[in-house]
Amino acid sequence: MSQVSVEINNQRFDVQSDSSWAQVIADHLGNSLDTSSILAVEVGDHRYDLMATVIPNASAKTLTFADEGGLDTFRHSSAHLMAQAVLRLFPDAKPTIGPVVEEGFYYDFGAQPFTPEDLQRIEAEMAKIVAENLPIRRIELPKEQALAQFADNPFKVEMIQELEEGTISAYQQGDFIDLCRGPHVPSTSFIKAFKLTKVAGAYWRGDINRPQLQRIYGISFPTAEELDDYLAKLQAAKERDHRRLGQEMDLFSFHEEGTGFPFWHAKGMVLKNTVVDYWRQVHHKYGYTEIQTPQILNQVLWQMSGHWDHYQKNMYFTNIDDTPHAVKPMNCPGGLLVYKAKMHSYREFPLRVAELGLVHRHELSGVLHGLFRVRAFTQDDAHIFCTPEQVKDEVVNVIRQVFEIYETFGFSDVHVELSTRPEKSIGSDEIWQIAEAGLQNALESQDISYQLNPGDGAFYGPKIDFHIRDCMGRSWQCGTIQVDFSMPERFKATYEAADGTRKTPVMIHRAILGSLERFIGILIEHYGGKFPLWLNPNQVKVVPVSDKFLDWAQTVTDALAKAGIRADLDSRKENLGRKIRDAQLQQYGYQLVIGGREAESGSVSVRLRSGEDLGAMPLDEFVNRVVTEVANRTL
RNA sequence: GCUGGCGUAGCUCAAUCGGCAGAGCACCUGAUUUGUAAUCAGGGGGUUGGGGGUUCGAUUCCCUUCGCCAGCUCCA
Repeated sequence: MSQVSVEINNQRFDVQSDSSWAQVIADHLGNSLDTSSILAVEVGDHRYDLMATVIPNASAKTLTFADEGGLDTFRHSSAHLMAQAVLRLFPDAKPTIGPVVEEGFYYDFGAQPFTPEDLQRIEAEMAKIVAENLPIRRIELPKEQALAQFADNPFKVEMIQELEEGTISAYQQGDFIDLCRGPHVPSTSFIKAFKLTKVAGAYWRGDINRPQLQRIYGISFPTAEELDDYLAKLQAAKERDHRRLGQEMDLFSFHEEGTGFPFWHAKGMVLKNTVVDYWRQVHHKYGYTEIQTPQILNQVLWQMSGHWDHYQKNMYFTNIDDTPHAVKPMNCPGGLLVYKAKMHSYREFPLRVAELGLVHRHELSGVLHGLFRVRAFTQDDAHIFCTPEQVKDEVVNVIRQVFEIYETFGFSDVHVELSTRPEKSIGSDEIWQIAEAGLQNALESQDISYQLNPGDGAFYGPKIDFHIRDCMGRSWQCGTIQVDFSMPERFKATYEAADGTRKTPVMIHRAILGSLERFIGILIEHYGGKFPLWLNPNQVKVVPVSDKFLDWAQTVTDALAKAGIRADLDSRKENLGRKIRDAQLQQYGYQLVIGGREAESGSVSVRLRSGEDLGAMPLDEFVNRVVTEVANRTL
């Protein structure tokens, strides 16, 4: 047997040419590395099974669960494990594909419905297969033979037929064989901890016209601890669910009578109005005016804007005096009518016009989701009319504003994407060039790192998108800046240039929060209902020890209200512990205990939401404290 | 929209095989006058999402409709 030279993790070894990677690792790296955590190896951008024979002169890197390649291998082997269990219990199920996804893995099966109860049986069978410690072997066979092997599975046959001629690989563990590119872990015993999380319908190849399959989702980890951590995280996210907190905190509700339309309750309106008050203040500072355009407008307008052709299926229609009208799904056409209400000069530019526009969009019933996906929402929209040369400075202005606003709400991790001209687009090369350069220069002048998405822009212009990351690490696209050459043209919007000619302005559409409703949903989950004081609908609860002290408690409440603080008096005939508990559950930022000592000295005893007791302080001092905290928007 | 699951008091959830629909919280009344996360006692509250069917009898079984939940880009 000849010797070959291979390199693993930058160490070179001379080994038998028929050695497997696993052997080499065990023989040579066993002392220096936890070999049991190695799942596969990577050579260049190809991954190989540990059991595969070494490639002479190759430079390999070992992969563990911490590497993307290792994680993929592990989760994909988990999908195979699940498919084997499914076939043992449901021999008629037809496995199709079983890829790794961000949240674990799934496997789609044809011709077999599953109930949630089946998942437990499948999990139990998976545990058995793990205990059986079945070796996972790669098999290579000619296409003809592969077709014969999978002849009873039309999905696999279709996939094999689409593959190029030559050898086709499959993996076998015990009685189960699956078509697969690999790699896989060496044995079923590697999959130590797993959980099947949900069943769902999915179409073969994502195509609504093709057969419906049953999908089972699962997640897996090398250790039980990691699985437990993951499940605990899921549970924590569930407890922060804005739909649940919205009900518990009496912020908003949904009703059958208006599917997808949020009803804002008094406490929710406080939240919403607080956001809007702040938003107006910042917009004033950044040189915006504010307008409001109607909810329902003549259909002709929507034909002119192009929405009739491109957005009709998402719009609501109605008649007024036998004339067709539409409920606005966007604010821009209305905004353009306002622009066109008078003559404009280049001297007015840039013209920054904001609108908190309530828009209605028909979303598919299946995608509605609390405040995150609704059919009516308030956009914090604005349209900036300017010359192509002004685009860059305007974008800089918006970018600064975006970061300032996110920062105030406690979002400091912002991800930016720039999308450029798609293949199908309108507008001259020259104007695209100016606009794209404007956006890019704006970002670079502010030292903002961004991801470039070539060809992902809108057909009418390039755009910048802003994503914020919440405390659970989830990313939300909120802000957007879109340069538009099309709409002003369609509406024949003009301005008088310095040379006396009529020109078409560039229109920049932008939103920062995106949808107010969705943004508030994000805030609720980000803070888990524990809002910073300035946002909190429940700022101060005044809690008398008994109703003997109601007089001073009322005086305290009034003084706070006069200072603009949201203070509520708990005048119930309950004991103190009960009143504290209720205030706590309602997430009041401060609870003021009022008893004989306080009444006598004109003070308040201050308890924080955290449970911390600040002791007694004079009423004036407390009022100052909370007024300052609110004014500073302390997080 | 499609697939699957779910729908019982304001909320969270029980109700055996088809046999008188229940609990806790909340609410109301009374007692308790309370010092930092649940005082005690009593009371009211339901067309079991809506409509239809099977049955002597339906929360339970069937059909239909509405709503809610999850998934529906991830390519062997």
